Amino acid sequence: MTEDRRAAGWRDPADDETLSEAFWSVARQLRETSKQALAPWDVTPAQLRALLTLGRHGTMRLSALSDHLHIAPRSATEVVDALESAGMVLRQPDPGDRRATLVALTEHGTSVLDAIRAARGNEAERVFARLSQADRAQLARILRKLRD
Amino acid sequence: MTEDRRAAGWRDPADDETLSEAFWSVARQLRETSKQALAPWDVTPAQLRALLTLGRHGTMRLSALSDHLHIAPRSATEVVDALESAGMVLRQPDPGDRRATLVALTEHGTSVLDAIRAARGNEAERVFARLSQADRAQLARILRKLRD
DNA sequence: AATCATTACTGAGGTTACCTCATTATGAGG
DNA sequence: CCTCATAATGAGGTAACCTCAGTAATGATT
Repeated sequence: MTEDRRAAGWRDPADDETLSEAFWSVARQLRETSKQALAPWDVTPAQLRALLTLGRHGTMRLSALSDHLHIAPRSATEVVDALESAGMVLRQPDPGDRRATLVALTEHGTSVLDAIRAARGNEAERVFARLSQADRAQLARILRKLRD
Repeated sequence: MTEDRRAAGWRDPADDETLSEAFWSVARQLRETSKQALAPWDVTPAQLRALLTLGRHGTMRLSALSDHLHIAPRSATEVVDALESAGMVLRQPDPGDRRATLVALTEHGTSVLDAIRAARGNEAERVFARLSQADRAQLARILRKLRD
């Protein structure tokens, strides 16, 4: 686990990196990878996050979606706008509260989501798949700690 | 209320999380924390990264800075523009190559950097400081792996 | 010395993914 | 019924990136 340090050796040795720098470096890479992987479907990473959430939890209010995504309601509106104009989700009035709108996956949205999953289009996850099982577990544990 | 929950880092227990989601969640938190901590100095996180790099490695070409920051040269131009107009860095011609410009910290830049460090303004790092030494080492190791 | 590709930076313009604030419509409690 | 809270959205903004094209200087080749 330490021997790749001298083998690869492409990293600037004078660059004593802080954790946040390393973190952002990975973040950038992740975004890039996932953006490219999603290009065939014309779906951005943020949109995929929304699709995944809808796929996992089903139709929900826009505000519920924004909670799941940890973004402001106004930002969820934007994501939904994009997905709706691409025909992947549908806005419906909430029968129980006429202020609210329900966001539902359309057939097309479902099939795009399936296609992305089938093509392992969620490349961001694949980046993590390169880690050993143990490392993934460690990372998950540490990230959870950081978030609290 | 929605915003309080988000601010408090509230987590949906039903949200079975993938690694990339956890990762982005931490990323968002990191950015927010660090943005707020830097507000008193009118310095953005990206600008701080540049200041830190200059502080660590001294005067360098703009392209060298962009290498250190892992961003496109054009993006470094922007960061330097902002720092220069705030009087924190200075552009100088490179005596050895008249195409190049050297970017140097000014006195003001140095003192702002010192002040930020003194006030532990680099809150992003403090987020990581909450981890145990062992966890930080694990994280650093795993991030390094991810980046290759 | 003249040409030509290459390099260092920057102007122009774009994108993503967020944000806040104000507004409109609706709902709920006194 | 009146007020206050809530759901979504219009308007407008930001940070931090990007690409592509252009200019100036350099270095290598004729």
